[in-house]
Amino acid sequence: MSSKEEKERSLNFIEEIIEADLASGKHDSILTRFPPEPNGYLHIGHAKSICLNFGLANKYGGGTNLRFDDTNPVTEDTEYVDSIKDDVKWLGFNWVNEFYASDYFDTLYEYAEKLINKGLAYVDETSSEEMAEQKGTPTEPGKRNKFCERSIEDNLRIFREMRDGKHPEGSMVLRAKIDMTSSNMLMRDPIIYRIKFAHHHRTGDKWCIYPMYDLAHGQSDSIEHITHSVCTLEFVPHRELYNWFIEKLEIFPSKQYEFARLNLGYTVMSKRKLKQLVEENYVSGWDDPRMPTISGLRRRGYTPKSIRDFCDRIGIAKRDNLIDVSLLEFFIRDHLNKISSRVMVVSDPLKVTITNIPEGHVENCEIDNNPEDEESGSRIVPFDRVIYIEKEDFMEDAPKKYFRLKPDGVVRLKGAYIIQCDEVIKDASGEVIELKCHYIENSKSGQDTSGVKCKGVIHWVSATHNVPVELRLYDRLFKEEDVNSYEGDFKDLINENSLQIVTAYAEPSLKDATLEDKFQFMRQGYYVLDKDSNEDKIIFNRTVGLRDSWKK
RNA sequence: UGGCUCGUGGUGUAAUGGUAACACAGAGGUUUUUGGUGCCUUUAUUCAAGGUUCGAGUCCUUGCGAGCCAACCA
Repeated sequence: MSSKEEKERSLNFIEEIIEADLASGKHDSILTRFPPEPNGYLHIGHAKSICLNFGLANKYGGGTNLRFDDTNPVTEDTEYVDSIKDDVKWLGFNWVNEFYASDYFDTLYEYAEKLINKGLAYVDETSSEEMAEQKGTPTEPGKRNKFCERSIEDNLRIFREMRDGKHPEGSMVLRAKIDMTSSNMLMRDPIIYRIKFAHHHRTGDKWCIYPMYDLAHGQSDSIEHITHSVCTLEFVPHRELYNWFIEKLEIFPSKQYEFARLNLGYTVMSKRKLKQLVEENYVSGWDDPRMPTISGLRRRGYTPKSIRDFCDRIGIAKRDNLIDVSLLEFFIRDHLNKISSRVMVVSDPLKVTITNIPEGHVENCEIDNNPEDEESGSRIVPFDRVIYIEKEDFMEDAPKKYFRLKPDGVVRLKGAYIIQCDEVIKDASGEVIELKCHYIENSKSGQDTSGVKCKGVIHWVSATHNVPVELRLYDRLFKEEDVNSYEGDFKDLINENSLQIVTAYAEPSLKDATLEDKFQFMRQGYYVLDKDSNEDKIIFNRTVGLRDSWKK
């Protein structure tokens, strides 16, 4: 996007708030944070949040902290920490600090004692079932139990015993003392510390009590002096609590703002569901090219720029949304069109013998790598007597508008000659198995003086000088666009045919492709070299097909 | 039958009381040695009903609809 366009683009509601805060002198600079929990891989919904948080900081001259929200040791793991860092970097963003909520466990513990000392927190020994019952429902107020009357001294003593491992898991919790009749369920004396005898990926076995999200997140924001703490809409009811803790603890007043999370058609955007797809082997892993994860999109052949452009386009608002996949596809086509080399690959071969080329004769054809990029140069593609073309590029009974090859018809072989079809050879079942053609003299690409007019141009590959490759063709993971609103098990909607593997024949230049190299297979689509490739087998993932406006 | 958030083309996002704009998708045309790309054209009485106003997508009232909230998850 040009800076002019950026200037003209209207502000989203968070930018408006920031500009007002800067203008009023409330803040001199801003600090945001991206706060993933390391319990899964990042997906494109996180990309939206990353682009927002880092984008805001870039735009207004502030910074962004990467902070791992690691307060639940039983679900979290360093594998996820590493993948998250890789993904954020790959997307093109740099954080000013790498922090962990667990860095603040000591402070958070002190905050809890402070609340106890202010008479604003108490140890509750009620069972979780009973506690749920006492909590009431959205339409009925909750009730306090006897434990809330405990003295400050007793609360302090028992809370310390909890910390020291004197009480078994699940036997008691620390709750904030707020309002059991609040219409906001989160204000009904929320649990803020629980006992977990679990090994933490960073603090090891130092703690056996861990703070809950509401005590940890806002306080971490405050400790870091985050000015604008941006999260998704499901945290709206938490804002009241967020502000309550900051007020009662008398600490730096970070402010929380909420925007609508990204929903994309034909996929799911919940870590729980994505994890299920991985663990139950519906996909090959978190980076399966069908997954909406950053690593999956990367392996699929998406570029960081295409994802950033997409996130920029979908905007930031508070309304629930379901983005059309075609928008994502538009941005990757847009980028790949400009940067990828064109190559020829035949995936469903039909043998064509060009009868007026002598056997053993090989002609080198020079073909531009990318008509969209003058700097991209050219390459040599060998052309000889026997070639393969795509089966669908020949039709015996072709409609008038079909301008590829037909009996007695002509077609241009991209970068080579015009050929004319003389004979159609079929097998016993009547299927076309070979074409005999002749090439038109003086019709070579770039030096055509033949005067022969032909509208069609097709891709081809030499039958002797080619390299077999495996193509992995992906389709959408789910059969329904709106997976979220399906009432039953989301797995019912899985598209069983989301992966198709075919063998294809590529021009020789593809032998030199390396990991993540991106190509346009002419007239077919964009492909990327997959990491499963080895010396014996070259594997390409189809990123996305080319637009196809041809209809019979 | 509580509270909160939100309703603008098929999908998103704008319009900050003054001609409903932009992108994607769809349709049509044009260019093209990729049926790709590019270029052009085209698609809305803003959830409903009242009200305020010279003027309402925007403000007010009342409905209606959607999402979220009752984990020792984040």
